[in-house]
Amino acid sequence: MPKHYITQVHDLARLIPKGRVSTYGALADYLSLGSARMVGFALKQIDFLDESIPAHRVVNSKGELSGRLAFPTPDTMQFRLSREGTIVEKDRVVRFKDLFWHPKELDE
DNA sequence: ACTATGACTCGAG
DNA sequence: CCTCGAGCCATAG
Repeated sequence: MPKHYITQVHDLARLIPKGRVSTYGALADYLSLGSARMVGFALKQIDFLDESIPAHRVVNSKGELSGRLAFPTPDTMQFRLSREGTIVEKDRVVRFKDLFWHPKELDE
């Protein structure tokens, strides 16, 4: 099992603040390695039972929960988000633009 | 070394 | 709102 890229994505994902969401592209952008597709690929490797990695806070560029089908049940992602106060409607994060978080904020 | 495969993205029509 | 095409690049086989 390879590690470098996948662990980098996982470690970065852990930094997404509770109540905020980020995107595949933003994480890939910050790592300046791989691509948005790779971020999705890396997140998919997460053990379903491992909730220490907030993979549910990663959505696509439109704020849609495109990764929801990779969770234990199709509504797990939305459940975890709503549980921390992030509202989701029609598989989309409400007020996505306001909740969007880019890892570059770490450097500011 | 080569091909296929994505939890993607962006721009054009 | 939608579809299409091109670019993306680590991994798996």
